[in-house]
Amino acid sequence: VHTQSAPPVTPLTHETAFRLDPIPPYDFALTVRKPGGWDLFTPDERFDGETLWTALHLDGRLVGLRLSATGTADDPGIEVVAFTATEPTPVAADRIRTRLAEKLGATEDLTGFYALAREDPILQHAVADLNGMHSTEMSHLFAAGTLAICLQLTTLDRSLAMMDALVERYGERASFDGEEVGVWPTADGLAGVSPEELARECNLGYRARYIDALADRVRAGAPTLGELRDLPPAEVRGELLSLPGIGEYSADIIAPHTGFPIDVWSVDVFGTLFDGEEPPNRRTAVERIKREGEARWGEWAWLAFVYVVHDLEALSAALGVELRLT
DNA sequence: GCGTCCAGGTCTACC
DNA sequence: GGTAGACCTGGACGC
Repeated sequence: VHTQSAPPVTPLTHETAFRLDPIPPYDFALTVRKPGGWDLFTPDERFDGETLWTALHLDGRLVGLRLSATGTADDPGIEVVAFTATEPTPVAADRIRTRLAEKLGATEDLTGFYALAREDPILQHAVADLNGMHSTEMSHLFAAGTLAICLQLTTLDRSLAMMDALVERYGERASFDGEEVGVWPTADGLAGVSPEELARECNLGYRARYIDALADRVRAGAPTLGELRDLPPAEVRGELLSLPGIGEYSADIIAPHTGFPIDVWSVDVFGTLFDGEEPPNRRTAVERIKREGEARWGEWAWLAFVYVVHDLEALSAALGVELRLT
């Protein structure tokens, strides 16, 4: 059976340098390399403690990035060098800068969240531990969707293996600044790949059919993450739930900053925080805990989720409970 | 050694 | 509009 050969390597030789000025407080390392181990744009990116080399498709264009912080959390700056195959027009360069600022959480004002958090018996610890951490946004809708689908109904180890395989087998490779970074596959990049091949090459199981259908749908036209960001939350939800393989949980993961993605794992953590003990029945507790979190934290529920899951160890010590990641 | 259960859900087919 | 049952895969468990 024929399978796709290794992904092409694309040299990105044109450099565009600029500086972003995030809304303080902004901690670059905490934001791009979260304590819980989430990747920013791809599992293949490299962070040396100060500088992050990563790559993604922005508005369909492959962009390599060298990102590093200047200043402090209270007076922050991000030095960016964007590497592209050809010289971007001034308009395109401006769009890269704008979209990147959004994705890095540099335009996110934490003031309201911190005001709420300082009065909250749980969050007050997390915001003290993680001052200046911002939420970030994935490369594009198809990347967020495939990530969510890979997380469904399996162990975290296998989820990570599926995502690694998708990037390795079907993601374009960006060559720039002496680095080579495999990026998250695009819907176009999966054109002509059968669901059977996807399942076999990436050990996706039944999820291959979802990802194949999602790719079809995105190629046929679906809103971008940037467009979703400008819609009311109820409409965002409707758009996402109409996508193949995307249900309540996945929509909460994808939705830009509006969801509270409780699942059978995180329900233990938040059940313990709200009730003092893990729920006796995880599956039936998911809906209840989700509503409780949304009622408690409202429009800030997503940030509350991010702060809690990246501060489990310190929160456990501060609150005298055991919050686990297994 | 083998069967069974279930893991960071969603869809379909039935009431 | 609500609720079983199926779904790839494989490690953990009970016998």
